[in-house]
Amino acid sequence: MAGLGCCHQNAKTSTELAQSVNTSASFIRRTMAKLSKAGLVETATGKAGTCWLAQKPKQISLLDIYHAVSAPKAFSIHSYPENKPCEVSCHIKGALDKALDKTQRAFEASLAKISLEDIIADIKQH
Amino acid sequence: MAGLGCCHQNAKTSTELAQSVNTSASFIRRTMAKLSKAGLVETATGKAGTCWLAQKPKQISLLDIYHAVSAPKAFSIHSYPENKPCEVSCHIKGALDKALDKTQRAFEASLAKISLEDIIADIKQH
DNA sequence: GCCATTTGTTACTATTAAAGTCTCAGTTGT
DNA sequence: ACAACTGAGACTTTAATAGTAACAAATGGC
Repeated sequence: MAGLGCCHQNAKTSTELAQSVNTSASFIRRTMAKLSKAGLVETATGKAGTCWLAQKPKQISLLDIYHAVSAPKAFSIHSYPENKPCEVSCHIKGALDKALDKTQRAFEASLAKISLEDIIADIKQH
Repeated sequence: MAGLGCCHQNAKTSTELAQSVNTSASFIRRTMAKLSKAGLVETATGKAGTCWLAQKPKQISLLDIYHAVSAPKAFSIHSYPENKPCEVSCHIKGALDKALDKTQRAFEASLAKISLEDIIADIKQH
């Protein structure tokens, strides 16, 4: 994402983006497909196909990206059969879900406050 | 943890705790060993060995537990060789580290506000 | 129109982290 | 002495993540 909003020309192929962060072009394409569905980037197919930001960096928050790529929750709680005679076993999941919802919200609120522009500014400052 | 602070008798064997949350006694013992090193629980070896809370539930926060079990960061950023001519490749990790430190702190602050007592109260309310 | 190049998508494989299983030494109540 | 725990380590299993590969569809350049 930062690669798209930052460099000299701001449209990139999946191969170029993959090289810059040392991953595979396929992974980039899968990720871009998600970002594209979320309306954060746009893509062009065909020869000279590229990706570019669909919005101004200032308008894209890390929370937008987090949601778009459907990253895992900060915490998750596994399911298991309840041990009936034990009240802890039966209700712990609900209690933790409730508590950790708060934490998840704090986490997301923090991401929402950081925009792609902030990240780019920090990169350029070097 | 909630199992220790909640039920009728509040000292439990690893097997009992494992059954209540449907996991293995070995996993419980490995986890209890970490909690014990962090001073959150105490254990007794030998016949009739058990685990119990080392502090009042009110004094134990979810953050204490999170740190004790050394759970993974809410987010992590992988390392990779830098692509020298690209300023994004070279500086993105630093920029993201900085931004996500904020998020990690928000996350931990939220955990710090929830005590084991809160969780237990929520369980007992049912 | 034809070809080269790139995205979009899927299937399959490799890697890694997390938890499960097993085993045994050390401790301690009975 | 014995039984029943914890503590700890080796090894195995499982699930999530990313890599690899293959191919259809799109499109610019010739």
